[in-house]
Amino acid sequence: MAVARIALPVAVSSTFDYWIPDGLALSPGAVVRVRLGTRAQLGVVIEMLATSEVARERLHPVAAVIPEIPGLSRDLLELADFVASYYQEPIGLVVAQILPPLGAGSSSLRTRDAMEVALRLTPKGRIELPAALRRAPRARALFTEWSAAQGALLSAWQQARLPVHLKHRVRRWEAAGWVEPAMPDRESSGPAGCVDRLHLNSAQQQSVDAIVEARGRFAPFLLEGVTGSGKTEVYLAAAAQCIASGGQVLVLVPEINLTPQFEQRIATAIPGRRTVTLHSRLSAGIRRRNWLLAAAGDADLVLGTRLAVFAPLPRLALIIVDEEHDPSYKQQDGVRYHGRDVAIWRAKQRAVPVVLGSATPALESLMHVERGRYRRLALPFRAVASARQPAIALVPNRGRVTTEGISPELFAAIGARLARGEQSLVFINRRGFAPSLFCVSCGWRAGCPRCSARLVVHRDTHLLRCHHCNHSERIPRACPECGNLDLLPQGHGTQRLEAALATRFPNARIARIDRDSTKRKGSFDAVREEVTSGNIDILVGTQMLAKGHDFARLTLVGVLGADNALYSADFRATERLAALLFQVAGRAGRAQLPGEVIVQTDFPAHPLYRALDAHDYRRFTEALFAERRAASMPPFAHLALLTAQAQRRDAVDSFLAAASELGRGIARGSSFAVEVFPPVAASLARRAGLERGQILAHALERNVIQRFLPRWREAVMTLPGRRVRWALEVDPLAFA
DNA sequence: AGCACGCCGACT
DNA sequence: GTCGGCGTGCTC
Repeated sequence: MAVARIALPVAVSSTFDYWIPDGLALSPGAVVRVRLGTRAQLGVVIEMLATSEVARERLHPVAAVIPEIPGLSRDLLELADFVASYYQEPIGLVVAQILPPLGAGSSSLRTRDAMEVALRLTPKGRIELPAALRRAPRARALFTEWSAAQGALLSAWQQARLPVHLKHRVRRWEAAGWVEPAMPDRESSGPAGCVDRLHLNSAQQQSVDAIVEARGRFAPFLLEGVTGSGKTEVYLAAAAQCIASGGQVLVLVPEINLTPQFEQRIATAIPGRRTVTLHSRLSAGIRRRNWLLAAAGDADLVLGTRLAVFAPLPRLALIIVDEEHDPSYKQQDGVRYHGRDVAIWRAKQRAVPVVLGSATPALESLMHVERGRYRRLALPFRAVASARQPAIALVPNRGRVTTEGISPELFAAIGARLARGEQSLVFINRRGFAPSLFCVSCGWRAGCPRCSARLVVHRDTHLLRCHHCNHSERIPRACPECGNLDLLPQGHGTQRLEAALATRFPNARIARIDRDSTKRKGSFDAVREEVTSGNIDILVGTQMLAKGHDFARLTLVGVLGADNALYSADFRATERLAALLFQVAGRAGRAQLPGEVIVQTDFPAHPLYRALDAHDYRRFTEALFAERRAASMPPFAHLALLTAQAQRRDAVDSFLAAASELGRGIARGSSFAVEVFPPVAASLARRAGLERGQILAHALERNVIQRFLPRWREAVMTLPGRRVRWALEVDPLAFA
């Protein structure tokens, strides 16, 4: 009896076998519907077998093959296999990440059938949401069906097979921003691949040549270019050439916010080519449409966040990872993969060049260059010849008269920019008004009831908010401990800075950018637009501002509160701060106007600030390398982190103690050179009412820890669960 | 992840 | 005496 081995989106590392009914054509990669327990599930055929080890009477049949999407290609199945085994994740969950959204309701037979009804109507051009769907009981299901129907409508729209009244409906969707405007036909939109629209300097041209020369083989490049040196032009020129010779290009960016401006530059530089985006904020219908365009080879360029690394790309010719050092490439929940690292594996698998670009490369990438595994491409100068490196000023806080934490130097510099009609950016990595509320009389501080953290004062909403669990409460009028009325907001956040600047410069137009101010969709773009068109004088914000945005009239960057990272328990904190400072410094004076950077710090002699002052990132990384080597930390070692959480502290502690002991036993017994450390409480020991703890496993060799991890994970799985939720994270970015 | 099975407190 | 709480474990 022919059997299909199927990966299902459940948190079990094994696959499930199903028998194949006569006449059902099936091959590996096919997306199928099967029964699992009591409900229907979508799954992907991993392999075909003549027989199963599972008793025949326990096997169910494969219910159907899903026709809407082509099966996963062989290379995507291999990719899934690699990600599952490297990151110790269940194959079914990895496969679920790779598949496009098939409608959230796909797990239930009833909504699935309903969706098929909606889709079956397409070829006739008579598309309506079935009345039954409109009255679907659950709002979520309705939304799912709605987006599925949208997808169907849109594909018909693109094939110009819609009756007039439905065309109007799609136009309304486009106008309302619910769907992306239909893409131009490739033929109808001008000459393709106009590389010569990009004016490259010689360093850029050399980089492009090196990348293009490497076509057709695995060749990792580290494109190291100071901010403003024109990395994007290199990406675009290389991409244009790869596309011109019939390839597809994958471009990864760290943040959704960065996709629109990138898209625009692509459209200008490579006209007449189809670019599709893939990121989590797209509706299910659009994401599926774009995935299908990539799979069919109709999209020439796929631009997206880390999840786009799983896009199907039959003609893949080049992968680009912009801002490769950015920690957002690491997924922190679910399947915990690193987008950049998966991209490199994929480039190797498909034998294509991969370009990692950054002004502040990750130590891992620098080490690969050092060891000759990556080729370094350098863009040492700013692309606009007249744009000079900004002047750096390090001004102390301590022993100074500051106003709301802003030094006289910074105030004066902002004032000068206002007088000249130039723009300033003040950066502080804390949102809210003040990071804590303090009673001057008894020393009480507002703490989160569910986390071991302080509550943050948000003055605009008159709330105290926990930034870890979102708990919020009204700001108390008096101290709950002693009744004292004198409660002091302590420390500074973006809101407080904004207020202080508004007081000092009442006529200045000030905009604040942080997670609170940009919650609404599109608001970030709106502010960026305002800044570009000169309607903003002072920008206040968090690290959101540091990344990849180019403002021509911005000539001053002020940095507050940077020293905090220097005390952090997180071993990567100073590396991240360095990347951030070099990035924000790069925001100043990008075009014709000279820039200035003012960093308020009490440790001007710290190697990081010295390096910043000298505009020499590599000088700082030399110091970091020495530190990491001495401590045997990445990139000189490989780590895995077992995290656990539970209601009760003792449950966490005893679970982790047992897990740690098991790990040591395995390492000893099989003479793996792996060190398993004793459990420690997480730096945020309690979060959202759950006690947290962790164990670090450490090895000098990647393959050693890789061989150790599956055995450890299996052993830990046998531990009595006792209400402990745990996860194993490979290559963790942070722990403490 | 769901969803059922299973063993302990407030209702007809 | 049941209804139902969610804690635990299985799904080919």
